[in-house]
Amino acid sequence: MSDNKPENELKAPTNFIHAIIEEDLRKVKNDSRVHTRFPPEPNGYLHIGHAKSICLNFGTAAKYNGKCNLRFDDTNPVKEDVEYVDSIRDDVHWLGFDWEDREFFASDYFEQIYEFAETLVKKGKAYVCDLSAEEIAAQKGTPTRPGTESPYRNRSVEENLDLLRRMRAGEYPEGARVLRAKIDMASPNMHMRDPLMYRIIYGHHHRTGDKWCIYPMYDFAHGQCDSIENITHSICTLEFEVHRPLYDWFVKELEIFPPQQIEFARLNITYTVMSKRKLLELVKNNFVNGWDDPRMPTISGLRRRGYTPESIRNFSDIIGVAKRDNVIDVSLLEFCIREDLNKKAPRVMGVVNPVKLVITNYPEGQTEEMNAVNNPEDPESGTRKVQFSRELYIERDDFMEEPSNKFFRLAPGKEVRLKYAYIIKCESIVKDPETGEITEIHCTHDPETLSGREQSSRKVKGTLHWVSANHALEAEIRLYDRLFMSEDPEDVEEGVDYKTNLNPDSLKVMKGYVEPSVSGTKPLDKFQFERLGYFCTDSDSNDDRLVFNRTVALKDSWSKANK
RNA sequence: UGUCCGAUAGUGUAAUGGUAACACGUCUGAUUUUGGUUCAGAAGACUCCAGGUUCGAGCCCUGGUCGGACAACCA
Repeated sequence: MSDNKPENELKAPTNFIHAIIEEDLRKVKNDSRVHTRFPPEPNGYLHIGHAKSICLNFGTAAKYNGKCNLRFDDTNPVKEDVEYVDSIRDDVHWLGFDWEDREFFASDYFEQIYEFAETLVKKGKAYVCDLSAEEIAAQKGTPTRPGTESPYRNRSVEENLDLLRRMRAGEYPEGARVLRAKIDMASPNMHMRDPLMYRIIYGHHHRTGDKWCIYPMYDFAHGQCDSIENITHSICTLEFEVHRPLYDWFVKELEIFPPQQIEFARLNITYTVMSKRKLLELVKNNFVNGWDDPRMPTISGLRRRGYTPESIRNFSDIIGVAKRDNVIDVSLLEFCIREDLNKKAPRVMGVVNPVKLVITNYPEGQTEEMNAVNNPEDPESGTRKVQFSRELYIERDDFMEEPSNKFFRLAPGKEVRLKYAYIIKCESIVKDPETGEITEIHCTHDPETLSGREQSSRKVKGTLHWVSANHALEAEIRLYDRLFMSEDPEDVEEGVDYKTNLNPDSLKVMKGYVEPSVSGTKPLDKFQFERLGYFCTDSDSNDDRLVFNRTVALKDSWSKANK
């Protein structure tokens, strides 16, 4: 590397967008300024696909010493709400990005956008059309057949201007008239066939109230908003690619600053849906418990589930950015959170599906405090004490009455290590005479094998986690599985709804126990329950009632081998 | 029977005319008081097809094939 080049040129582009930007920088386009924006519509909660866009836009700005704005695209009062504005702000901040004082709303520019409309009318490039929505649709043609021109297309500039002003003044009912760009009804690009610029809506806007009764269409607002904010690179998803000629047309006719739009492929993940419409439907019809249900791919859902901002940023980074359609395996997301939490999450013992274990040769009423390592991956994290006594709970899955020879855990006559405690041997089991269910497992321990003593180095095949029955804290533990059973939930036969792919077992609520050291835990605290997975204290949790979400299970080569 | 866009291991993403690489996943083995982690290794791609340009093509050109987007007074 030579050091006489600007810093920007030293970094290898990591994706095609950065390659374009670096080429622009080389040409000193826009005075080598890089300014991006994240432009959500406040009509729903942000999801992991938005996170990809947020990371791309803010990340790109940071990489090239530029800026990134947060702008709410609020041009449709009937769908938008402050609840969504607030959640979007929270989510972007939580992900770790800061837009400083650059928080904007498309509605901030309504007056300016209206001026743009008058400008086009005066240039003879826009006209008021009295056709109904149905008539306009009918005259639009099809992708392979040209449309026909509106009978109102050639109104005079004076008449158009008068009509437009009276539209704004509220003289006409909703749907009576629209403002259209006068472009080309025969264009092979449907978006160029005299697209709508303004429509009449008497809805109450979450910011401008009842000031306006005409609202710009997205296509007539978005490009100009970018221009007003001097956005150099307008990064958006592929479906807007065919809109680009229209945005460029408006910018050219208006003679305003031209942002460069670059489109990338939106994120898809296996076993989930990613459209706001479908996510809204799942929420509204109570298929999930709200936007932040830990099964949702929303940012708020992932947060509640126990994902960290770092893990999501890293995920966004390694999935890359390209133009081809893609479906990311959900196991990659899971890899990212495991990798992050492995380093950070304190280890703790918790039993999710408990069965009682009695150490028959251990003195009744005796308690010992065992030394436990908080995180073997983090030497700084220290140790803690865990109470041990005669009656314990262990995981039901850790015992098998008739084990295969690959089963390293507890079985009649077999020895196993209790982590941080003793090596025990199973002597007998007690069953419920009615159901045949195992109610107690009776073992003996070898006092010489206490963890740390010489005898404890004896080799045994398995090590189990446990909690002391008299000391452990009761907890509700929520086990999540994928929301959909099918890798592509939307891949259904004609007439079949994607919701038939919903996984009926996506949530299992367990009554379990955790070691006492977790008392006082607060929502969003993260733990690794040894041998089980990563867990996060839920927002329903409090000092009287502990509730944990399983973020993700540990990799489990035992259960995999059993399939 | 239109316009635009795309096509590289199972899944993603690199390779910017010069030996197809990386991550996840999969499979071995070692270590391990987490069947986790870590470490070592393996398998897996005639780069959609056919032509062309070139000493040389995943990359450039032409034609096909397949996939996606576009016909809301949504964004």
